[in-house]
Amino acid sequence: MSVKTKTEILDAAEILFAEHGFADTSLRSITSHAGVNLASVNYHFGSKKMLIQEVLRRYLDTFIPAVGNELQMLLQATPQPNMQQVFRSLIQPLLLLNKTRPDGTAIFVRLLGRGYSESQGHLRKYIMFHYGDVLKGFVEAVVLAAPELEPSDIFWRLHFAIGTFVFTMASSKALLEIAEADYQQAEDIEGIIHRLIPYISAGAAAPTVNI
Amino acid sequence: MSVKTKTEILDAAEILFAEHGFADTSLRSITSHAGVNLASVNYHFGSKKMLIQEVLRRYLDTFIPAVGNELQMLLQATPQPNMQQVFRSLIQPLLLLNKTRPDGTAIFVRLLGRGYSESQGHLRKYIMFHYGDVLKGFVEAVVLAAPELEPSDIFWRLHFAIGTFVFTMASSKALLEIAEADYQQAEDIEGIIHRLIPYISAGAAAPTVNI
DNA sequence: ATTAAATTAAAACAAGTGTTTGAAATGGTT
DNA sequence: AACCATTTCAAACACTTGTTTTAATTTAAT
Repeated sequence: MSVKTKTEILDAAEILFAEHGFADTSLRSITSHAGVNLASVNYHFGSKKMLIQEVLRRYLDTFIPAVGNELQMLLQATPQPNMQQVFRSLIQPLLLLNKTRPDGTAIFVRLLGRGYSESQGHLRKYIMFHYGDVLKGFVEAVVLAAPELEPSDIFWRLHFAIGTFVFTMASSKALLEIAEADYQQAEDIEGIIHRLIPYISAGAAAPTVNI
Repeated sequence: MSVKTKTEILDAAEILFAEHGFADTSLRSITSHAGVNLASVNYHFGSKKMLIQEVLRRYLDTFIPAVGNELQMLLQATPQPNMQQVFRSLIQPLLLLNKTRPDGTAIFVRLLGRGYSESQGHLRKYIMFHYGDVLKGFVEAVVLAAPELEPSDIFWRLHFAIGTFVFTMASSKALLEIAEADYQQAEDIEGIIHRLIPYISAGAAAPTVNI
């Protein structure tokens, strides 16, 4: 029965991590929400740090391969895609997470936002190490969409794109509340994603300028 | 002589806050770096929370009015500016901070990034409350640059822009190191800013699409 | 020089953290 | 049923956190 306790911890942890961040979520809060004993976290995961890794890994293991597939399909159908098509290949993998777990998409992107801002580069390295192939494939697709850009431009704009995405998602809850109050139109994570794609695509494909 | 201790605390605090975030910077770390007694933080600022506010206020008090001036000058010279001109009005105010304090620009934008992701909306409200006028002026300028966009589009894209900016700056240290190692070209905060403007401007001015 | 206020200093406080311990309970296997 | 490994549990541990206290010291004004 160890698997039950383990997933109950993971399920409670990911919600709290997404909402309050990693540092501001205590193991006691996690275990009490999960209805398990405090010590079980260290028993099953070894440490809080490894619990965080496991929470992220669960999502990345389904998200990244899905992106890989989408990219492959895109390039097969459209050998020279434009920027918007490249970034659109993220949409289905993101929405897929909603089927894996309730609110999975929102939780994942918020976790990603938290991880990127809190872990001072550790998450970036972790992702690069474990999922580097797919990410390189994504970069190559971006190059196809904007062959006139220099490598350093690509580098920076991709990180700008990550920043836009990750930051928006980390604050998505607050932003959705403001938007709903100010514009009286209910929106959700999927809506934000569809608003993000044109912004990111246009930014990434913007002409370079003489400084 | 209270002012000396006070500014020494602020100077040490802003560097540590920018580097490690607010939650992960202890008062003991701040006071030992500042060479002052632990209790002096509570004596001079009341609490850690109010110290954080004071650190941010020092920068915002010079940054926001400078933006206001730039906007006023821009609109006087160019009543119908384009998006890039609007965002370019942020450059001088940002670089101005480098003259106020060593590395001021980098520290400020990193603080802003930390504050936005860690304070769960408090910083946004604080800024809106104390500097709402200038910010509304900026939004109006964006509307002038893209009158075809709906208000909700403006809202989202401005927050995307903030996200791009703030996240990039929060991770600017790591990104600069990677870029220098991979592309052998030394760069700095000013360089990033000049790379950011085209990206943000193009993203903010992107055509809306049928979802 | 004396006095009162402002500031600094060392120490302790109360609360919260992740982790470890050792015994109790539970599980499946023979 | 008896055994052993796995898992749960309550408690304590060691440590860090922001804050408060109380006394010592410095500063400024009379």
